[in-house]
Amino acid sequence: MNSTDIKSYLASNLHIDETEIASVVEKCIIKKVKKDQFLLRKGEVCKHGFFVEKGLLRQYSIDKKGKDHTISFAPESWFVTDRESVYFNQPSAYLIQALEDSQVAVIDESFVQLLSRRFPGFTAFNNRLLHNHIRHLQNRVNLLLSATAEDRYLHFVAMYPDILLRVPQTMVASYLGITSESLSRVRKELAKKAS
Amino acid sequence: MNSTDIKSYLASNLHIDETEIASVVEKCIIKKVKKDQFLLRKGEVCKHGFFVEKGLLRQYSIDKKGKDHTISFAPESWFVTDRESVYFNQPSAYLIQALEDSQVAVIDESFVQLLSRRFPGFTAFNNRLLHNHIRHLQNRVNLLLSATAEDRYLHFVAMYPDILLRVPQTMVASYLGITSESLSRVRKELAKKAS
DNA sequence: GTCGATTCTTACCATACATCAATGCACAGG
DNA sequence: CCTGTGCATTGATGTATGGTAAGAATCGAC
Repeated sequence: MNSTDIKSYLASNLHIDETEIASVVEKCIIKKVKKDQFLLRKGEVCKHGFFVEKGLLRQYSIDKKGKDHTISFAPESWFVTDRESVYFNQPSAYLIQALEDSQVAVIDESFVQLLSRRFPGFTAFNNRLLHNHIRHLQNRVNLLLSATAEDRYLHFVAMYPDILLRVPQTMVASYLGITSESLSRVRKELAKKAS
Repeated sequence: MNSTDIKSYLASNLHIDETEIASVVEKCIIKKVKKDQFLLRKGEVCKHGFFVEKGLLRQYSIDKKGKDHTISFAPESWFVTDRESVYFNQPSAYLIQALEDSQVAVIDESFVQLLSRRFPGFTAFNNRLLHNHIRHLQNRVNLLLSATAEDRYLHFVAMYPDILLRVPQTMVASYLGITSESLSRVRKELAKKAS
């Protein structure tokens, strides 16, 4: 299993040495979760962000009919949270669940404050995370508006070849906005074309 | 026509008096655009944000088949830009065009810097804008994944009753991810139910 | 007001994707 | 080795939405 610890992640992104940050990172709670365990449930106010050191998380919603819709996958070195819930202090519409046994760094407001005070570059880095998030979401909206299921699948494969291999296809389908059966047929068509 | 000038907008959001900000806002270029005129074209690197003082803008993409897809509408007191292009210095995939004769405040990097230096609250306010943007986009992704055309339309009507009255239905349809014809049918169904 | 140009609606048919139900297939536990 | 469980596939059919083309309504220019 891959592994990225938050210390090396922050050191590399803040352009500082790991030794400089060691004492700060000690304040950060590391949590281990088993497969299927929840880190956030619908209706709770989300108070944390989760940086994935090992494993894989999924963020999703459940609609009136009980169908689930994947908002994002978070493998090693990814960060996941419900920013709407955290920032606006609202009950979350989403769930965050482990798809594999995982290990995450739990980031709360006080830890962010600490980082901001100690490392001047952190604010800019945090800003970059927000912009990346916006870029990603806007691109996804645009694809959902303009591309077919097949196009969206090809895009997913190109962007996240690693995730594709680690999650059940039914969840890839729910990320793409189609059913598992439809994805199966899309794949069949693509296989036919390729040969 | 409504009107919101950037001075009163900033004063109110930074919780300061308009007189305090007058000299700073003078540095900001006010631009008038005629209906159909472009503020950003596909392929250009976006260097500005636009705060709408009067009128209405639309941000959209055009796919391979030449169909357009509305990313956002921006009426008075809204801010629109391509953050991906500005922040990552990339050619934009989008166009920004005036749907009505409009007047906008052109925000560039230097103006943002100036505001940050002069008004300590500005950074937090800017952060709030980013979080609002994320909230809005994520909600839209979730709706596109989980809701029918009818549900999305009802949501749009509830959220933006004012915009609904100012833009051609074909553009509302392209915001919802359906054709103008389908929206017409959806509306017909809703009218039938209501009676 | 008349005319022309958009925009909206409607009817018909086509297509993409969903739904339902059955089967296949791999893997874990007894 | 058998069997249960979860996931992927397949086929038949249903439904939502798209495409096209024509007519109706709206609106601005004169």
